[in-house]
Parts: sequence; structure tokens; C-alpha cells
Amino acid sequence: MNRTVSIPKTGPQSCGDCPIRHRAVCARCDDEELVQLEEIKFYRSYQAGQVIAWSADRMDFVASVVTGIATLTQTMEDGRRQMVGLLLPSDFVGRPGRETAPYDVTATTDVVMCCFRKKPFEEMMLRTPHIGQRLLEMTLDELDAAREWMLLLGRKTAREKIASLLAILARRDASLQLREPEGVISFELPLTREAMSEYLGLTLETVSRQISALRKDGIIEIRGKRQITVPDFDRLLEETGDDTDGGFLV
Amino acid sequence: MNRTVSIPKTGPQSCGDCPIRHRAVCARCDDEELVQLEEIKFYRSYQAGQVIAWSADRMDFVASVVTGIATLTQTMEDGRRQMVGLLLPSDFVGRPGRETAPYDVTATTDVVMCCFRKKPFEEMMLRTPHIGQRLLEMTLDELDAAREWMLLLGRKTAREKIASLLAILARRDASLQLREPEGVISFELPLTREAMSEYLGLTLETVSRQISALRKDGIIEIRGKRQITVPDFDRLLEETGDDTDGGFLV
DNA sequence: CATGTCGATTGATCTGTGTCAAGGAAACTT
DNA sequence: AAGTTTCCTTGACACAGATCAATCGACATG
Repeated sequence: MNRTVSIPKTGPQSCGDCPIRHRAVCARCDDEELVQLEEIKFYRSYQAGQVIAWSADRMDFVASVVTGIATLTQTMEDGRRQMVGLLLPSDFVGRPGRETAPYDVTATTDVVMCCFRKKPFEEMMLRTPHIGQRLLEMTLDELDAAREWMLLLGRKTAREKIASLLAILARRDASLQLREPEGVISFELPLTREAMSEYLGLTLETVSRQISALRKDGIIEIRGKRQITVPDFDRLLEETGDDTDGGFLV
Repeated sequence: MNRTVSIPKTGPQSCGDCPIRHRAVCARCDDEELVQLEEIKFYRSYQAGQVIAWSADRMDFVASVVTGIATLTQTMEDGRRQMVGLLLPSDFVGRPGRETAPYDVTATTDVVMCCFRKKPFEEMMLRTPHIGQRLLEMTLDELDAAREWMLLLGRKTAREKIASLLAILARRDASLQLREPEGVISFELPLTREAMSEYLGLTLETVSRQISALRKDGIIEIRGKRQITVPDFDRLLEETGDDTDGGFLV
């Protein structure tokens, strides 16, 4: 089911071969510690649509996304589903100190993950406080993101939800791409309409209708089904319902 | 505005005078480290309804709730509000490494907090890895709670939302109280209908109606406006939409 | 005692989003 | 090339929850 692959040559955000090194875990480790990390890490890749771990599965590793996009989703007994995590390159999955995954983890595009067996990783954490500190920072960032997401789920309209999601994806993508003139941003939607609906707490029909509405109003342009162009990013931001001035770095 | 008080004699969940000691931060510290923590801590109390910190205020301390209940709330430009954190005794507020609070922090009942100036607390964290590790655990727990909450906001019906909130409050309270026979639980609602609506992403009218409906259906009993009795906790759980078997410790 | 305030309840009506259903475009299979 | 599947769009209608409004009880204040 999961095939282990050789170390990928490049990842969009990795310096060297793995984002763990510079962002996810170990920005401040010394050489010897880095070598220890290198020794216990390995790579796995998954195809688009593949389930990485089912809820309540035993997860014996923690990992960092190298390329691609994965999601965390909760399911209710009657099948209602809510996405609770969107994992982009350099994001971290897995909780040291817990045996089983509490959510379904799914690859929505082809995904390469950099994995560490839990046991040696935990031992390593005890020896090198930097790793724990870095993990704390990352977890706090995730908590902030979750709280933004709660505002979206609890109080935003369908249109605001769509605009917010597009803004998030555009922003993440924009940092990778050469910026086109005057805030024009283009990117490929990495999610199906259904995945978007699970992110936003909507039905996929409503997602489709609101995307059409934003297109009709000139906020976005669409080629094919997934290629999005935002001609004026500020205008998109106005549709999100968020504070425009300042943003989240106030 | 904030008056500093002498050390309170007892807190419901504190061993000694402060929950920091045994749960929040420092379960595994040795005596000397505990003494250091004691030296930099102080207490503050707030009255019900009082705002502890406004969004974007400078927060120069981190703190742990000793008694009472506080909330974190986000507000949109047009006034829509979403609660994003519910702080019960022994919960932690504040982020080491950040200057300003990103949310409104409000006392919904009278609250006593055990505070640490941020600077010395951060220095202490560097010296004693246990504190950082404990903080990481707590933050991961909060992240899990936030994700449960996202499922509630995105996918649950109004009735399920109310039942879920009552179950959460009942569970937190039940651990303090002597359990009445056969799963009967009584507790005082610590939130107004409005605060409940901000927690749940509903209007306060809908909250009121759904509480009335649960009462009519015999799931709960109410005396006065705030005193709730749950005659059969399992029946309440069935209304939450969550997996009944296993719960969250699967 | 009258008056005002705050929190809560309840009713009437409106509306945004869900539900159900039909159909289209592109990619893949045989 | 025809059929199948997957993903998406659009329409018609229903309904859960929002909105607007009136009222109530408890409590405080002058």
C-alpha cells in the first residue's frame, strides 16, 4: 500500500532534501544532532486520493510533509465529515506520546512525507530541547490557525467561506510563485469541490454555486475546473469578512 | 481595573494554592525549580463580565486559571462574534514568544488567575525543559479540543450543539462533584445564553429554544435559569451526535 | 412603589443553505 | 468509438435556523 521511495531530489520548500531540517523541527540543532535526525528518518510517498491513516489506526511514526497536500478529517457515525487539518509542505503530522491517529489522514494530491519512527523521535526529543521548543511553536501556530478556522465555520457566510479559503490557498501559493504584476495571483486548486465543502462546513453544491458567483462578479477567473486566477487580491480579501487592514500580524 | 489579591486559601482543583504546581506546568519539576516558579508568580482576580484583555492588547504575562471560567473570543468588523477558547480551572492562557493577545479574553464568572511575567517565565522555560514539554502536551490537548469544536461548528445541528456543550460542562463539573446515583449530574451553567450562542455559532434565541426542547423531551431538567440536572447522562450523550461507545479515549 | 435593566423565553416570518435531481465535460477503459 | 467514471454545474424546492418583535421574571435603583 505505501511504498518507500528514495530520497526525492527537490521539494519546493526544502533546503536540501527535507523541510524538517530548516523549518519543521530542527532549525537550531547542531551538526551532531542533525546527523542523528538524518539517521532515523525515511521517506514515504502516497498517491492522490490515497488514505495515509484511518482514524484509530496505529500510527507508529510522526512525519513532515515534503511535497503535496494532505488533510485531517473527522467523520460522524452517519457519515457527516469535517476537515480539521490541511497539511501543506513543511507541516507536521502526528503527536508524540499518542499511539493512534484520531483522524483520517488523506493525501489529496500526490504526497511525499518525511517520517520518523515515533520511539527514536521521542528519545531524541528528550535529549535535544530545541526540537521540543520548535514543536511547541508549530503547535501554537496550528492552534491559531484552528481558531481562525472556527470563526470561519461558526460565523461566516458561504461566500465569505469560499473567499477565505481561496485567499489562504493563494497566499500559500503566492510565496512560492513569482508574483505577477499588481497582486495578480494564479494557482491550481489542490482540492476537489467535495474536499472544499468538507473544509468549509458546506455542501459541495453550495461550494460550486458560490465559486460561480465569485466568477460572475469578477473576483476570480477560472480556466478548466481547477486553475484559478485572482486579478485583484485585495478585492478577494474584501470578500472574506476579515479585517483587511493589518491582517493577522497586528 | 484589575486588583491584585492575596493568595487564595483554596481552589477546587489545586493541590496547595495553585494548579500550576500539579497540572498546568510543572508536574515533574524538582523542589528547586518549584521554588523558582513560586518566586515569579502572582495572583490576579477579575469579576464576572470583566474583560481581562482586549484583542491586540499588550499581554506581558502568561497565566493559569485557578478558579472561575474565562473565554477567548474573536470579533469580526461588523460585530459577529465567535468564541474560540473556553478556559476552565487549570487551563493556560498566553503564548510565550508573543507580545499581544490575538483575542478578547473575558471572565464569564469571577476568576482568579495565577500569573507569571512573560520574561522570567520564558527564561525559566529555557532552563527547565520539563516546563516546555508540559506546555507542549497542554497545547496539543487544546488543539484536539479545537478540532472537536470544529466538527461541532461545521457539521452538527443546533440540538446536537447544545447537547454537546452541556455534556462538556457536565463532564468537567462531574469530576469535581460527588457523583449522584446512576449517572445523574447536576451543575450550574457558567455561561449566559449569549455566551453559549457565541460558543456554538448560533443565535441566542436558537440556544434558548433548543434548551427548552431538551427540557420538554426530558433530557435535562432546569431550576431557575442556570441550574441544570441531567437525569441520564447517556441519554444526553445520544443527542450529541458523537460516537457513544469508546468516547475520545479509543 | 414605580422604574429600569438584564437575561431569558416565545412567536411570526424570512432567508441562506441543504436536499434532491438532471445533465455536462473531461479522462479513462474496453 | 462507445461506454463508464469522476468531477462539476445548475435548477427547483424544502427546511433549519436567523431575524424581528413582544413579553416575562428577577433584581437593582431612585
